[in-house]
Amino acid sequence: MHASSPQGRFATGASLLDGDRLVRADAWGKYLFVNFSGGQTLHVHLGLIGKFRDRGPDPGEPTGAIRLRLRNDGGCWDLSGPTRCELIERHERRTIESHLGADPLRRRPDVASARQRVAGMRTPIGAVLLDQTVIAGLGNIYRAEILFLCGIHPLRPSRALTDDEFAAIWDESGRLLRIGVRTGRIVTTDPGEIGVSRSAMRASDTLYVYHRQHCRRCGSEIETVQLAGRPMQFCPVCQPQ
DNA sequence: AAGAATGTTATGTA
DNA sequence: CTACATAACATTCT
Repeated sequence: MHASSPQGRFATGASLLDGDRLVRADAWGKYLFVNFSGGQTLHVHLGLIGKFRDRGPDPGEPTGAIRLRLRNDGGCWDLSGPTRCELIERHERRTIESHLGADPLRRRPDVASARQRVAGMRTPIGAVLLDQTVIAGLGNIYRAEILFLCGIHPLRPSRALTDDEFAAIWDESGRLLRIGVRTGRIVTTDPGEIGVSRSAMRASDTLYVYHRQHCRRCGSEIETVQLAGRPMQFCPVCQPQ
């Protein structure tokens, strides 16, 4: 796999050659790092609208606003709309990673420090779950679904959570993210409860509360609060104050 | 066919 | 600490 930058989005003062081969790619939360044989590290963050598209083995010229193309004999991926797409130095990567909290999908996440941070915050837990410096990797959909599954009201002050409640949040985070990686979409509902296999699920069956009018479990009217600047849905019956 | 919505975050201000 | 306000991105769906 090698990379090219059709519209010159890479940081100045560094270059990625067509011949450089991808050595290793790994992610921490929503940040992707890709090492190339020339020693450079590519850093990509998709932001709200960024997307990698699979263009197959015979992609032709890039169409639209493509910022990066990753290509080898077997296939091709085009990137559009990222908030970050740049070559960085080792120390820059360390700086980014030093601002990131425990990632449930990484090998040795620092759960203890995440627990400690949460224990010291008066901020509502619904807002804290979006804070990437505490737990890295959750977004607006996951935070709503995780608190639903744990039966926790989003406005609970973080420091009021018990150890068991924090453990439940952490466990659900890992479980749901792994399902997401495996299936390529966010599915938080239990196939048994819904009565549909995970693969046969329709879009309206995949979530309990996010962007819903009624709770997928009990049918109650869903409520919305603004937390960390973004709307968050919850079920007032399944998540009592 | 214009306009909204979208799986987000770094940075600056009070 | 905490709490907002803001800008930037590109495609898809109404």
